[in-house]
Amino acid sequence: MTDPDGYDDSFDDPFQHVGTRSEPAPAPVRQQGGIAARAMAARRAPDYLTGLNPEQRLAVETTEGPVLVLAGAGTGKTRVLTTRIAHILATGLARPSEILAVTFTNKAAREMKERIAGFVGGNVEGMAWLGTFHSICVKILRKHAELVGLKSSFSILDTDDQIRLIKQIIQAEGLDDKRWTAKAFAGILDGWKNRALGPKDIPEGEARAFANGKGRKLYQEYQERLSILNAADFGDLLLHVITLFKTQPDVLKEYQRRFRYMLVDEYQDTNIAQYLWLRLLAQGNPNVCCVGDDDQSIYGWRGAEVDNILRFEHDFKGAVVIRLERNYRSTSHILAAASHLIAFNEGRLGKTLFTDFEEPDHDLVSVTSVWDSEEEARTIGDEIESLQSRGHSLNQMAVLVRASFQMREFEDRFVTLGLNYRVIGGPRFYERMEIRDAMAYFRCVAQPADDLAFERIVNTPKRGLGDATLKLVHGVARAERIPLMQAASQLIDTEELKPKPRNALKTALDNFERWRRQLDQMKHTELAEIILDESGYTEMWRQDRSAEAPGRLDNLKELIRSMDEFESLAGFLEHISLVMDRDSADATDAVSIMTLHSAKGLEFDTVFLPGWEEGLFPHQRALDESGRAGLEEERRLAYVGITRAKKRAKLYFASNRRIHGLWQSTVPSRFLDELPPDHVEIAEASSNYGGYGGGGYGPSRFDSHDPFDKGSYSTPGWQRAQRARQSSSGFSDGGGRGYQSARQKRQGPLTIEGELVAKSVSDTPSDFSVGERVFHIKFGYGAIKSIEGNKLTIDFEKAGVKKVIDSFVERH
DNA sequence: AGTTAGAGAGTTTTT
DNA sequence: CTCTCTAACT
Repeated sequence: MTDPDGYDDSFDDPFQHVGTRSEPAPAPVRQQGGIAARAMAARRAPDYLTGLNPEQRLAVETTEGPVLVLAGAGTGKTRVLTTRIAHILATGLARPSEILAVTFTNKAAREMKERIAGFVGGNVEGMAWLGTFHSICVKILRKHAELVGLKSSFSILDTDDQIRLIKQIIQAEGLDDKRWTAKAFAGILDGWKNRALGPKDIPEGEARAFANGKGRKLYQEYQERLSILNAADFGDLLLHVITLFKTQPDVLKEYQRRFRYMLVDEYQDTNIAQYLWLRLLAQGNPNVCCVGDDDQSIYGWRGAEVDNILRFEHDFKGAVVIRLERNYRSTSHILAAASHLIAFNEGRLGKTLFTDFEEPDHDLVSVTSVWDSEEEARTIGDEIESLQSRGHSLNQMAVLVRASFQMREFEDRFVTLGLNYRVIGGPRFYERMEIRDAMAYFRCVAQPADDLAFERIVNTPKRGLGDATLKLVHGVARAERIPLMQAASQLIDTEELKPKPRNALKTALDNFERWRRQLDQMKHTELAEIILDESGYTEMWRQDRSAEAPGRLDNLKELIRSMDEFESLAGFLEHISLVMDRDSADATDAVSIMTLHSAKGLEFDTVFLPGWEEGLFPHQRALDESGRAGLEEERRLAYVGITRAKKRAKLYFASNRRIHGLWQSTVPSRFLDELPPDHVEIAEASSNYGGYGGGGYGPSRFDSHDPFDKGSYSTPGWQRAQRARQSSSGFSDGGGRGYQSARQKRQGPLTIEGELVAKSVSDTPSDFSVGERVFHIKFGYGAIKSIEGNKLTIDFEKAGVKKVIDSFVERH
């Protein structure tokens, strides 16, 4: 390997190889092809087929009949999918509009579109049926809405709307909404809809379990409310289409005829409803190609049914199963570690990943023992800086955690070090409060009957319209069976309201009237700005002194910018309810911090995997609630984590971790014992602050490891770990330095601590001056109290007194 | 109607 | 511990 990082030539020639392999791709891929493959290649192979390995090529060329492509991590899954579509188009088997290609996320759909565009040019526009399950369902439903009791203009509830609606229903039933929370019911509802169960279909036991047997009633009420609101939630989008297909055979036939070829990405993530949906379509036409990896099924908890992929051959008669096992991403050590680990799972279809990517100087997978989560963050921070100083790009490094609370410590540490990082995941753009508020304003203008939107912003910003007023409006609306806004306008003509709320309500309604009139007089982006300004919404955030406020204002600007790509406000609203992940094309070099779940599908040269402790990973709750299945899903998560690494996978476990505020000593994860000793090294924590030198976990921990022993609690390794655990907690009771120092540092983990950051502190005097008002991305607004070099002591309005590096604040 | 103290919960996430 | 939500205050 000559180039350590970031070399990605896949953009120059997407046909040459799969994924973003870091080395200049040598010929071996092609040379290794069998005789048959070479014979096939000899026969005037079109450009797009060259460079595929024999299995990939088989998956592309087996166009007729059901095909299951078992694509292991890094084996070129997306490439096969897109090439297959290109192949179908190029050979004239179908026109773009006759191919159904389904993904789970908008991101995946977008990427697929882009890659197909590379093959067939501008023709992607014709791929009308490439999209997420949900967007395709919306498309079908808009056409046939009346057949399932909706109007074509139905609106789509997001999770937030859904919860608020459920809450109203629970209250209307006279139930205690604390004992029976809307959130809990939303979860149960989701489970039912994932299994394609309508109010009548839910098992009696489950119906009884919620709210003293009112589960079914609530479900019915909820669906009734939705139909009055002419709305559908995400689950309904699929369920309505299934109902449509089942009750209208001619409509089903129409789609069966239309879709000559069907492709499903990430098949291991499909739930029962999605499976039924696909089955209905496939009844008329066997050309279904599902691509997935049972070993990467990590969404069982939200309804994904691994069984769908395990049963594929049974469900689709005459199915051909093709395994993609040649990995183009990781070193042989990383693959060996991941493969050995995942082999502990039962009930897999089974694949053996292999690679030619083998060099003597490749790093082993490392396992590092640290004292506590603080040392963990410090060690990883140091290793990142060390790699960076050797010329590695931060973009090629990621910290993958099991649970999001782990992120904080890394953020804190990286802020202290002045290390650029970005957190992936977290609240998505369209889920942010300010975006939802703004959208609610737009919805009120475009859809005057949108009660949920009106409720959301009627008193945001505060305009003196509280519960009392709203109750009156609700009463009128219910009595007259009219939308809230209409009810409100009737109310202000009466004496029911006191002058203050009456005027406030009148002003608000007049505003909406005016904006509605302006709707076709000006550009929708311009109007959007006017709405946010005149409603006082932007002003509200300008007045807000919290650290998030400026970001929220930026987001609002970003929202309006993104509206520009749409024809009209209505067009924008339609799109937005399903797609609202902005592509954060951030050019800066930064380490990524994210959960293992959100790392699926990504790859990095170096991957840091902290927190491999029993109870955290595998997570206790997964074990408690789902038993063996839960453990296996956790193991798949571990597999996903390791296989994200191209060159270096570094695992960590802490002996002590603070959970819910109190310190607990922990036991190394059983997954560590399931790694193959030959490919793993026991590393020392780079910093020795903790007073715990990593002793006790010599390489011997992996001796006489038995891969066929399923109960790893009985392995010698695990028992040694147990003993080590005991001795280390004794150590901490004896006043271990690490424990103490961890405690002290807790008080100001975000501040600069002398020597720890010495290397990132320069002698250049700061150009800030005492007393100046500044803004910090994490702490918000504050005033400078004192300055030493480039270290500033700042009294933050919200966060208190902190020491920070000057480059992390800006004047305000 | 707006502010504040106390309770309660605290994996994982997309549409 | 730390965040969020609700109920009771002012």
